[in-house]
Amino acid sequence: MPELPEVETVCRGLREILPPGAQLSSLERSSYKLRFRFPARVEERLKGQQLQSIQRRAKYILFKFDREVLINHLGMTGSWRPKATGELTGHEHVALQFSQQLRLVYNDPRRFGYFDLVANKDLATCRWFKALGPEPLDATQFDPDYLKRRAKSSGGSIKTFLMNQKIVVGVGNIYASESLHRAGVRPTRSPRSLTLKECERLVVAIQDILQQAIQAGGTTIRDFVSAGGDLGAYSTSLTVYGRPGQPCLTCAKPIQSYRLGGRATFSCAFCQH
DNA sequence: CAGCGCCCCTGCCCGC
DNA sequence: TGCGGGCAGGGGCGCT
Repeated sequence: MPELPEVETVCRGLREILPPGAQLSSLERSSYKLRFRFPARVEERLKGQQLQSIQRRAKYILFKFDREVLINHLGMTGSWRPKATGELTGHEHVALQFSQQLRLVYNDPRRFGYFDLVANKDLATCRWFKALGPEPLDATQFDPDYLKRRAKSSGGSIKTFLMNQKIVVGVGNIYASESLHRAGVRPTRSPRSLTLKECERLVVAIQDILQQAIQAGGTTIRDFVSAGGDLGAYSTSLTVYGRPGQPCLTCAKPIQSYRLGGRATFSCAFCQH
């Protein structure tokens, strides 16, 4: 489900629901294991702490409390919705209770999502964060020179390269295909072969597309919902993803689909070189 | 050791 | 209408 625009959309929705300074009164969870073991003694450690902020880093949601950060990755099908009362049912796995009426429930049918809890000071060096690449929307860190430098020494395909969170964070399977199409670069190209000009076009394409997708509240293919219950409207702006055989919106030739690194990939043989 | 499959899950859609 | 196979927005891990 969630790439950078979807996680950003969830964070914005959560901020609208949770007032600053909300105090965690209890944490409830299902007996199911998510992708990884749930961190030990979470409720005991977090109970009574005030929520300072909700932030996004890469595809992670960060619930920053007084002393510790609750880290949540949505996997493929994770979502957060307010649900004031009632038992956890179905695929609901975690509930954060703040006040009588303020309770957020984490739902995740495939259970690829996960949680961790780290001390504030250890966030940058924790196992999830230490190797992450730059944020694509941070122009001071993610620019054509950076991309060219990293691409120069990388094998594989440019699409897999863009989806590698050590190179740049937040780009997943949908936006990788979309960005490569916008930039006119074939997904199968070796990163080594990219010119600086192509890196420039890729950086611009990635930044434009992610920004537009955030504006649209993300992309919903099947599951994605924001914390407010809205579907992502960027689905209607997709140019290649999920459009095999349909005409390219630039040249009208049929969009090709194939697998690259085990993932569905979409491109135009005429527009992308 | 970079890079590639496999696999963790459930649900849905498609073809037979 | 029922059912098996394939596939899904992520990414850690084990193997080569």
